[in-house]
Amino acid sequence: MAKNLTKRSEDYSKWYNELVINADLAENSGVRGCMVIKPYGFSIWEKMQAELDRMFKETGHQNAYFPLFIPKSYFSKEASHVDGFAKECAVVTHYRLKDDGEGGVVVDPSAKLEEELIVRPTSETIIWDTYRKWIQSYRDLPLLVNQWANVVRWEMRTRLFLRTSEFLWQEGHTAHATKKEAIEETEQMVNVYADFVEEFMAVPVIKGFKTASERFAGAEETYCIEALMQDGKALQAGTSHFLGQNFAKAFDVKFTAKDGKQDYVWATSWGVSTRLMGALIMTHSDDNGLVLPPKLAPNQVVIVPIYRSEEQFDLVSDIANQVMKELRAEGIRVKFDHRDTHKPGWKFNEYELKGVPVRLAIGPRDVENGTLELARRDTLTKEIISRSEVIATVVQLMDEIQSNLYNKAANFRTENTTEVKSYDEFKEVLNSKGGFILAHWDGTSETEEKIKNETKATIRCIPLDAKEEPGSCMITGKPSNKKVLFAKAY
RNA sequence: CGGGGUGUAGCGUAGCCCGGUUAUCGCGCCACGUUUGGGACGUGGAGGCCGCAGGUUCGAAUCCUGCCACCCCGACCA
Repeated sequence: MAKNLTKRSEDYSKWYNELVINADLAENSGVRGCMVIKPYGFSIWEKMQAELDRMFKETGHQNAYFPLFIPKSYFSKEASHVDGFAKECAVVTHYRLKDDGEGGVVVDPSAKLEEELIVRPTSETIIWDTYRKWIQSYRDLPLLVNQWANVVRWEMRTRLFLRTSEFLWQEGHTAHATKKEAIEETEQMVNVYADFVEEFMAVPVIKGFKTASERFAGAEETYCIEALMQDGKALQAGTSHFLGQNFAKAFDVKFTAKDGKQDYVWATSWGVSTRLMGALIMTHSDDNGLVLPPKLAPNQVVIVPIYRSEEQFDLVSDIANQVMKELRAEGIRVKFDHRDTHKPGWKFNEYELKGVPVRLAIGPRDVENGTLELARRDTLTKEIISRSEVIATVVQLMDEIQSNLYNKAANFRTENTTEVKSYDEFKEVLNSKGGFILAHWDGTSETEEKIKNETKATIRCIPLDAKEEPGSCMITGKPSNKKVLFAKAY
């Protein structure tokens, strides 16, 4: 267990890495940029999964599962999709190993596959190949399917949670009879993502469209949610794509409409990944460790007993057990850490590192006075409260901490969002404080490219709620009717 | 994939340039005792194919070659 976390302000990457490892969330596996998600980290991911899954089902979706392996030929069917993913695919070429005669194994050259299999980087191709068989009539539509899966993208550079070679995610793939309905679905899902991230993760996001160059490979429109991390860099937290009829045409998925005419179906796909864990960590955590919003914390409250003798422990435990029982009756996740192998001070630090929202300590003094010590993780404040008030206080604190975290993050984003008029001002802001920058852009990829090359900032999105205002592009001076959102991004 | 760096006990490290006793130190771990309201202290103890594979040498953690993994910067990206 680390005693000293690198300070957030000193080296953000190092702080992040140490935090992920020391808070027991995940670690490097030593295998090609893949991580091991540890039980504590996974329990947070499971909570996120459960809420998302509920929201998907409430919006009419069903879960299914498609193969991990995709025949190489599937990829050649949608040209832009290939271009987008070909460079980063893991490819299975053989199906057997054999003894090398020296105690090791080698790939058996005689076991070469006729057609190579691609480990899915995303499942559009295999799913659309399947949908061709499932869809004949308008009565088969809409088809609203989600899958929870792992995918592999052979990224050159990896980072725990933010960009691992293998990651866990969900991918929704839907088919619709009309363009309008597909677009509505795309918008609905970006809203579901935004609601989840804001309500449960307490991370404020900006909804918007991607520019053509940032669009998903094969999509006609990509909607996204963008969050701002504490180091002033943006993180794409989720995407929802309107795929038009591109995949339907590539995989020949047609349906017969009411009027007897045949047409290609309209498609969407949408996904969020374990990257959300990175967003959660980088949005709220501090120099003492992880800070978890109550709605996602595996333990919302931890009770730490303080005692010298066994008699004292018994007295303290009685109260702790009662409090735990009463809190659980209120639906609160409580842990009573009665281990005698660690001292109270050690436990205090441990639970701060792990981000438990509320800590209650009970010692002999409290037994005598009818009190408990309550500490909040978000504000790092402590107070003595009476036994009779503890349940109501904690129940109310769950909401208060949840909204406090959101408000803190929202204020940070407001303070770190700057509107600029000129390119000089843009560069100045980018270098001095970073964050989100709103500026007019002429809408061309050339200008976008130029800005990216010169400053490393990219257009994160064209915000959905951008207000119409006449202006001129900060680079070319050409007319622009709304400001777009720039930032350096992960 | 290009540039730079690192790999020594569970973790963090010294030693490497300039080869030569039993590989250094701190944390952690185990035992016993004293402790317990913010990461306790003392005494004793265990734990190493020095990333892996070759090579040079009487002798390699140290020099050479190859490979693997990780970190940073680029390019790529959820």
